[in-house]
Amino acid sequence: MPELPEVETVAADLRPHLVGRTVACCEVRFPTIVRHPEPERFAALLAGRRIEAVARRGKYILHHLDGPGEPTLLVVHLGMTGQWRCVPPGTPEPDHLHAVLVLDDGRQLRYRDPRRFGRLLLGTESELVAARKLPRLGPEPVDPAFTAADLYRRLHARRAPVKALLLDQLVVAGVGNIYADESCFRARVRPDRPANSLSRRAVGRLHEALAALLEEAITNRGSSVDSYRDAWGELGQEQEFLQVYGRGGEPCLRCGRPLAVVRLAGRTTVYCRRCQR
DNA sequence: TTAAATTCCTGTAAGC
DNA sequence: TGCTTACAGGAATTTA
Repeated sequence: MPELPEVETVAADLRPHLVGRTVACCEVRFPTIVRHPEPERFAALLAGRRIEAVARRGKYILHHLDGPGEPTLLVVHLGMTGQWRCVPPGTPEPDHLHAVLVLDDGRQLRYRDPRRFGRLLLGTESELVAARKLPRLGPEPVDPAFTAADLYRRLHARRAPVKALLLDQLVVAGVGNIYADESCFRARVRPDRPANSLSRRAVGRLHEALAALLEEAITNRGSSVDSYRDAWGELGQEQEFLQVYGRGGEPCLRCGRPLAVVRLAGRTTVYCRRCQR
């Protein structure tokens, strides 16, 4: 599942290869992947544009394109199984290939997505937000300006389970099921606790755990637990260090008791009943 | 306003 | 072996 560290890895890997390149042409194979504007217009508007910068916001990859005024963005969201890769000319085509951008050096940017939960967008940020194609996002959890006090302000008035709020992109951007479970475990916080029942101290632990975990996962190039691959098709390494995700029923690495599996906010949730209170 | 449920989608694995 | 079924989940949408 591409979450913040996985998306950061893809964006950082692609950046030096894409900045300064021009999109020669774009072919949309599966039109519903393009959510804005109309797929034909999307392809036409991309042709001839130069990529000025590659950034990440939450789970979105943002490609800044040349032009006057507010930057036009090519936005890529990988959903669950999306892959955004840069390949040399002549590379054999995989299945589930939904969009191809040919660059001026002949290489191809390919969007592949078996489950098609991902999407491509093109437009200025204000245009995409106004069209409700790009949601407003909460703060970046790896931004040093995002403090424990900020997280507490966002949690203390809400009754929803703390994990449900960690998954809410408006509360904090970029966290998905893997890092929500892992950060709760590291902070020794029960994921089903109503957020407003957490002390400042507990929220402080959660904030610290989340930031440290995400930085570690970025260093390890993300978690390849399902089909995630980086921009070169390689696996990440963070899955080797996950302590609860995918380990339901197995012994807690801290106390040895079997890890509990529950359904929370529509997601499989794994935690330790003894270590997380 | 908030929270929970529903929907999309297909590869994978379990069960018979 | 081959078929059916359940399950995985990000986020938009719907319902309460």
